[in-house]
Amino acid sequence: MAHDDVHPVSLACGDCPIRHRAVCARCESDELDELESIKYYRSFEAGQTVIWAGDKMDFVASVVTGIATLTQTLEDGRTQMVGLLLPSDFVGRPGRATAAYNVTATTDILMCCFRRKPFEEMMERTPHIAQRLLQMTLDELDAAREWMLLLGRKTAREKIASLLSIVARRDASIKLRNATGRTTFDLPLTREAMADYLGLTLETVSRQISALKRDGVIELEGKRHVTVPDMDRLLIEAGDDSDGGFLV
Amino acid sequence: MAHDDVHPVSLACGDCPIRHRAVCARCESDELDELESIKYYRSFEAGQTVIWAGDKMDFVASVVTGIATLTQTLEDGRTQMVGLLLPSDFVGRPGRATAAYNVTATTDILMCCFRRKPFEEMMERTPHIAQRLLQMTLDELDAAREWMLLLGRKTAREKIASLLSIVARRDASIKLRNATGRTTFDLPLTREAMADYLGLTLETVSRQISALKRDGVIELEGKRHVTVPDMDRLLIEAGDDSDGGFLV
DNA sequence: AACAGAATTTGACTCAAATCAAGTGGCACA
DNA sequence: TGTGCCACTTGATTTGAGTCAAATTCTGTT
Repeated sequence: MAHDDVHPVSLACGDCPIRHRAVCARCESDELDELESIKYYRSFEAGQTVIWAGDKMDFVASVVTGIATLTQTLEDGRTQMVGLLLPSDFVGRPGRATAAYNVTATTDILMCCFRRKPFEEMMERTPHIAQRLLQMTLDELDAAREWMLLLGRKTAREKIASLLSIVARRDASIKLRNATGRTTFDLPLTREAMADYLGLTLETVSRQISALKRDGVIELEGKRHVTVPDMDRLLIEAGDDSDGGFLV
Repeated sequence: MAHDDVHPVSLACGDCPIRHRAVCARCESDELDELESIKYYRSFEAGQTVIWAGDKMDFVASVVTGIATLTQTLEDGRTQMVGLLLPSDFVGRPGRATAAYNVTATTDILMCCFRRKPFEEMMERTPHIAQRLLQMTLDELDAAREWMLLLGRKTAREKIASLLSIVARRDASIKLRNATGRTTFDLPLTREAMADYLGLTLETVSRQISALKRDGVIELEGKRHVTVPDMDRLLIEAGDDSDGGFLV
């Protein structure tokens, strides 16, 4: 069992590309075996719905690769994204039988699922799983609250700049950063998904991206590939001097 | 040790008016003794700041009586409320030394505090505390996400109706409901605090409350005492057919 | 290379909420 | 009984983002 390549935040384990630190850190083989026995993989194509709000959900899961979103809707169709699930993020709630949100794959994704009941039983017996989940949930709560500030008080331009800096920041942690200080990445979301995330319309998203481009804050190749010549400038546009470390 | 009057959601314990179910449910006296030894009370007057974002915070706490708020601000002063703390709600984060938000008393409050370091150590040894905190944090996350939908997609009128129905609902659980189906309660927030919660200006809050009054959705005595003749009507105005059970 | 369909951009116009600016009303305190 | 303050209301006006309606660009397919 390779313990070197433990992923910092996942609950996945065993031969997952991503490992379960909570288990590995104090590894006991029977725990690993048990997690193995209740684990299975599911993959979804871009655009597919993983689960609808209100549906029965008899598993909890960890995103292995790809990007998924959590959304809520009002009856008249207005929709708001309430979470962006990146590799290693956790979905589902121990102790709850039905999904609270729509979960949709925005890229092709692979999820590592654990059958809920046995997972819950295991959590009862294995304290550090609950402790690890608590840390992860508190982080998500912080991210949600940061997002509330964005939704309630930022202008459209600030919202776009915030989203770009979040994507840039998390991409930068994976890709190499150019020596010139320029940052470059691909947007993993359509304009509509961005709008749903930011509480805007897709037209406004498009206009503000155009405006940021016109003003030299970003450069675009095609519709999705973005390069940021000066990250500090973008962070100023985002409106918060904070390190922008939320939501990742 | 009276176990009958256990409060459903608190971590407070011992001779607190509110008891700690996570402990009491599987009560062991040494745990109770230990919680007692790291516990102390603090009270604040309406309007006082409990702690500023960024300040050192060497305790976690549970609200015993009164109402407090969590807020975030942008440099230019725009502020967004990100949490409303009602009796039994938990503040602070195990493992974090500084406050992430401003905590302000909006009414006189009494808080039951636990010194953070010993609390964390106790949490390590007492699994059901972490499990209980996990449940509470997941509930808060759900409430935050419900609020994101409100901030991102609801109209001013819907926002006001949503806030009123939340306050009504949680007040109704304490006070008796009038046999005629009329619900009555006091607003625990100023117009400005409501605005900060809803991502509006205080003028818009005032106008929308006037409009709801004009349309007979609510009645007002003075500025703060509200009666709702028909709760279903208010829920329809709030825009979601859901039971509105969030945030309480 | 041409086409179909989707994603995106852009334009003209509207409208909900913000802003700016007086008000009013209630309450504490002299 | 006044007076000053604060919370709140209301009005006039502006404005940022939404809506509706074409274009345009991109993608994959035949």
